[in-house]
Amino acid sequence: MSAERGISATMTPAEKTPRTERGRKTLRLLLDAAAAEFGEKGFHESSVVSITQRAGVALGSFYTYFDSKDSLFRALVRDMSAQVRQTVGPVIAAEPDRLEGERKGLNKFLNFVREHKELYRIIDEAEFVDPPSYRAHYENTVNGYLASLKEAATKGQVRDDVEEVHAWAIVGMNVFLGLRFGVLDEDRDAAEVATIAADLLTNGLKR
Amino acid sequence: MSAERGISATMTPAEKTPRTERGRKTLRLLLDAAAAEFGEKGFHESSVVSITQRAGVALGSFYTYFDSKDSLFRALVRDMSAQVRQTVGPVIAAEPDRLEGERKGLNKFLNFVREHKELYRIIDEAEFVDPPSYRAHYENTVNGYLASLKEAATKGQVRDDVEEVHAWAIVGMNVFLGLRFGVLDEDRDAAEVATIAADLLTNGLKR
DNA sequence: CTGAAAGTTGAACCATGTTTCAACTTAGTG
DNA sequence: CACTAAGTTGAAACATGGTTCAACTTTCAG
Repeated sequence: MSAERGISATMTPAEKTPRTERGRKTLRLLLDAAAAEFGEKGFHESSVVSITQRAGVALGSFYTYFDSKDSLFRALVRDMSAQVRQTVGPVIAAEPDRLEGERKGLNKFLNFVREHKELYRIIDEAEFVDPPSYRAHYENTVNGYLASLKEAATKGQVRDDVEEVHAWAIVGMNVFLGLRFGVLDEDRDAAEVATIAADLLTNGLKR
Repeated sequence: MSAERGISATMTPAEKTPRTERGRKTLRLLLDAAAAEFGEKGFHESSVVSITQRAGVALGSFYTYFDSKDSLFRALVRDMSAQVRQTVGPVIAAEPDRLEGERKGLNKFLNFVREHKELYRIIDEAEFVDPPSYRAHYENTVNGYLASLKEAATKGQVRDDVEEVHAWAIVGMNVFLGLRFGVLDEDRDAAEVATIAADLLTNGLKR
C-alpha cells in the first residue's frame, strides 16, 4: 500500500516529515506495518510496540514520525480514502456510457477490495477513532458520484432527477457488495456480481 | 431500548440470569446504561466503571450479571440486531405489494434509526469486538430480504431472477440511507427519502 | 421470625500498552 | 575530516481500566 506511493502526497500536519533518505525509508516501513497491523487486528488490538516490531524499528523511533497512535491512524484513513477514489474514479470516468461505467467501476472496486481487505477495517474503524475522517470519506465519495451522475443526466444517459438520495443509495449498494463479495467471501465471480448489480441499478426491481 | 422489552427473550448464555425482582431490575439498569454508553462513546472509550455509575450500581454488581465487558457487548449486539428486524420486517410483510412494502419498510427504518442513533455505533463496532455477531447480523437481514423478494417474485411483483446479489445491494442501500438521513443528519423528510429510494429501486436509473 | 440464598459494595490487584527521554549512532556538509 | 543535525534506541515512567473478592445487606420461603 502506502509503500508504493509518495509520502507527502496525502500527508498532512501532525507527522514530522523526515529530512533524509533514511528517515523516509523508516516512515514508509512504519506506515506499511501499521496498515497491515490495523487491517488484521483493528485499532485497539494493535499496539505501537507491535507495529514497530513488524516494521523492524525501535519503539522510540515511532515518536520521531508520529505524535501518537491516533495520529498515525488518521494519516492512514486519509490515505486509503484517497486511494479508493483514485482507483475507481478514473475507470468510471473513462467510459462514455455512465451505466456501463457503473458496471466497470464496481468490478474494479470489487477487485480492489479483494487485494486490500484491510480497507474496510480501517475505514470502518474511523467511525470510532476519527469520526470527521469517516464522515469526510463518505461525503467525498458520494459527492464525486453525484457530480458524475448529474453530468450523465445532461447527456440523457440516466434519469434527470438524480440527486443526493440516489448517490447515497448507490454508494451503499457498492459498499455492501464489496463487503459481501470482496471481504467476507469470494465465492462469486466479481464481474458477474458487477453485471447483476449494474442491471439492477439500470432497470430496477420491477418485472 | 432493552428496558421496555423482556430480559430473557434475546438473552443467551454468558449472563447469569437474576432470580429475584431486584436482580432483574439491576440487570435492566445495566443494559440500558450500557446501550447509552456504548452508543455515545463506543466500546473502547466506554468503561465498566462509567456504565455502573450511569446505572447507579456498584462496580462489583456488574460481574454478578456479566462475565466481562465483552460479554455485555455481545448481548447488546444480538439484542439490537433482533430489534431492527422485528421492527421493520412486519411493516414489509403487512403490505400486499412488495415494492410498496419496500417504501414503507425503509420509511419505518429511517424513523427507527432516528430514535435509536446508538444502533449504528453498536452494530458497526461489532465488526471489531464480536465479528461473528456482525456477520450474523447482516446475513440474517439479507436472508430475510431474499426470502421475501423470492416470495414476491412468485407473485409477479418483482423480476423473477432475484438472488443474493440483489438482496445485499438493497440492504446496503438502506443501511447507507439510514446512516446519512437518520444518523449523520436529519435534514430531509424521512418519507420523501423513502419514496425516492423506492422509486429508484423499482424503476432503475435509466431515463 | 429466621436462616440461607441472592444481591451489593468498592478498595485493591493486576495486566496492558502509550509515551518520554537521555545516551548513542549515522549521515551529510563545509 | 570534523562537526552538527537527523535519526535510533529501549528501559522506565506513567496512565488506564478490567476483574476479583471478602465483608456486608436484602429478600423471601418455610
